[in-house]
Amino acid sequence: MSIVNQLQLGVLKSLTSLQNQSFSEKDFQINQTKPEFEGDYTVVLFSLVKTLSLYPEVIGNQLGEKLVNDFPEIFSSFNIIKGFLNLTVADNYWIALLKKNHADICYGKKALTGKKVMVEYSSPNTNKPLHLGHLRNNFLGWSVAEILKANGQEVIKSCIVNDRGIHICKSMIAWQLYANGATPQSTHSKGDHLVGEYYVKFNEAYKEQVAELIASGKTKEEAEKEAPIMKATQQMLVDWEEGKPEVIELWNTMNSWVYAGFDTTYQKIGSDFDKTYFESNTYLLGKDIVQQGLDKKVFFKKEDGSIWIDLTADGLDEKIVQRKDGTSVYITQDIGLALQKYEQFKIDQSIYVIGNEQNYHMKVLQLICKKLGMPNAENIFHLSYGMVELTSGKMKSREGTVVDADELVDEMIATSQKLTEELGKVKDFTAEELKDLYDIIGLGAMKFYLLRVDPKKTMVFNPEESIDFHGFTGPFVQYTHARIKSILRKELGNEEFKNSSIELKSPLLPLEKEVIIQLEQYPTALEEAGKEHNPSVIANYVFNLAKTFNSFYTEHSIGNAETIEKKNLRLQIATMTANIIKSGMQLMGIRVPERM
RNA sequence: GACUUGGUAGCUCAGCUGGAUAGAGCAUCAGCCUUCUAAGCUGAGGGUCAUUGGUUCGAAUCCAAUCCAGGUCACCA
Repeated sequence: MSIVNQLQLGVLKSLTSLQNQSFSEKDFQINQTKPEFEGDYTVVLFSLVKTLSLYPEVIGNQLGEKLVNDFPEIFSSFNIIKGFLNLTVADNYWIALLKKNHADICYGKKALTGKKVMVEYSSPNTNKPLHLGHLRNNFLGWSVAEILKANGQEVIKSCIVNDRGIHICKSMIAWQLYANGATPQSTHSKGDHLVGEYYVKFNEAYKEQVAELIASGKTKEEAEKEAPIMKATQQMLVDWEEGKPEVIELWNTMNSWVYAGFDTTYQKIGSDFDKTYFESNTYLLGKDIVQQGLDKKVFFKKEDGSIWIDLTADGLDEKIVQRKDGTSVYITQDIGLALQKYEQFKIDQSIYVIGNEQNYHMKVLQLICKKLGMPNAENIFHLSYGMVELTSGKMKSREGTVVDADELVDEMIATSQKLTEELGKVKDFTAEELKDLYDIIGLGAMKFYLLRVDPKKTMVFNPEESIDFHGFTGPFVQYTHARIKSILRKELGNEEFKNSSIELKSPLLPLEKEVIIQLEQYPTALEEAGKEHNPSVIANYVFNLAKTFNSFYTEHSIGNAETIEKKNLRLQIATMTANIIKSGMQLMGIRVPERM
């Protein structure tokens, strides 16, 4: 149990016995004591003043004395300033905590709870390569999955590949028209990039055709409908749904190029999946449900044959679920897949890592599932994250104004190589070790950069400035780890550390204590990150821990500590810090080097 | 227009279940490498927490209104 929880219970118990009435956690507040005051944790007494009609000093004195008396192993002393009761935690409490947990590489992780969740993330379209926004999605999804695992949940990582639909046909048509049979082999390009080029080309051609039609006197709407390239694309979608062999063949070919490209990228960035769904397999499943929905009268058919659901009673609009030509829309297959996931895996929760531009869509999806009486409807959770914007505005694949994922990754790794070479600290590394180190640092910088921000918030990326390697960054944390490891390599063979008993003759120094206090908070941070589905909690925690440790490190020598007891104490602090940094970074998919 | 999310230092972001003098990184300036890795440490300057009003012992945090910005309201996904 965390120190804050123990304190909370202690105050509750003491208050009850002192005042002969019952209290709840909401009647008072516990904070970490501000550095300018003496003490470690603070009970804010103001809210009790009214209910008890006693002066804060009186309540504080009673409470402080009782806590120190009843829990001598936790609290050593207290002081009261205004309405704040500041409690000092006994050094022995911290030392016992260190002794018990410093070598535990699973510190903070929970035992299995039996809860089973699916995290769906990444979900690429096979008409274009991954960009910076997809990276945020991938890192988030992966990290949230790991964080939930650490919180004792069984997690299935899944991915739905959007491999069919009008947008896929756009790339295919443009390739047919303009590519002259170009392949990844013939152009020496990555398959996803090649296909993406033709997606951009489609939109250019489409724009031109529309402009021409408008010039010849058509309205904008007419022009958009009648542009030949769009008509051809729509026909291709119908042909695809009918299984026309040459369309299917082209589709298979181009998709296989894209998959080869994606595999390379996924491997590089460390995305993995336990289950991959293909929309081409799931969209028909949705059609059955549309039929059932019609029978149940949840859906209705319009005169032209299209099928709809009326959500106006819920404050939303009417929503189409099947086109008049019988083809599916996006939401159709989502309904089918939601049910299939539930039936296949018996999951307690289904998490969708999808951008906040789809908030409305996800709301509709959940509502439709509820109306259909599907058992999984309540378990759908949309982990809605903000877009990554450039300083110049939004990224748009259609217009090619995106920060390409592969390029950015390469750039990050190249920068880490350049910096490492400039510092020249690892000259004895083999070529392989160096390559691995550049990956660790470059990817670490990038993942940390994208994960340190609250997922819900839109974030801004400035392509002019490269991602930093100093300060609040992945490499900063990695560096702290490498420095600790360097010390431990030197000292750990030592017998005196193995048979460590830390009988302290002098009190803990402020910086020693500060690090230990933060170490103690890791399980709380982990829990909060899980509850909020928010890796940035971990990023912030791990950065602050590293920062505090660095201050401690420059101020106090570990190897040449004043006494053998101090040395043991500090080695334990260092060991535990390294373990937690490693563990926390791992939850974000960031590796930490032994040396850098 | 309706719904929705946000507005905190020059920039990027924490803090938001109300508590002590609002934090961090970058950038700027000034220091620290014969002692465990300087990708580090110490310090300085930098703020009308969008605005106005309300709630109260106390508001960046809660409530209301206004202004500004993003998103959605597609037979795109």
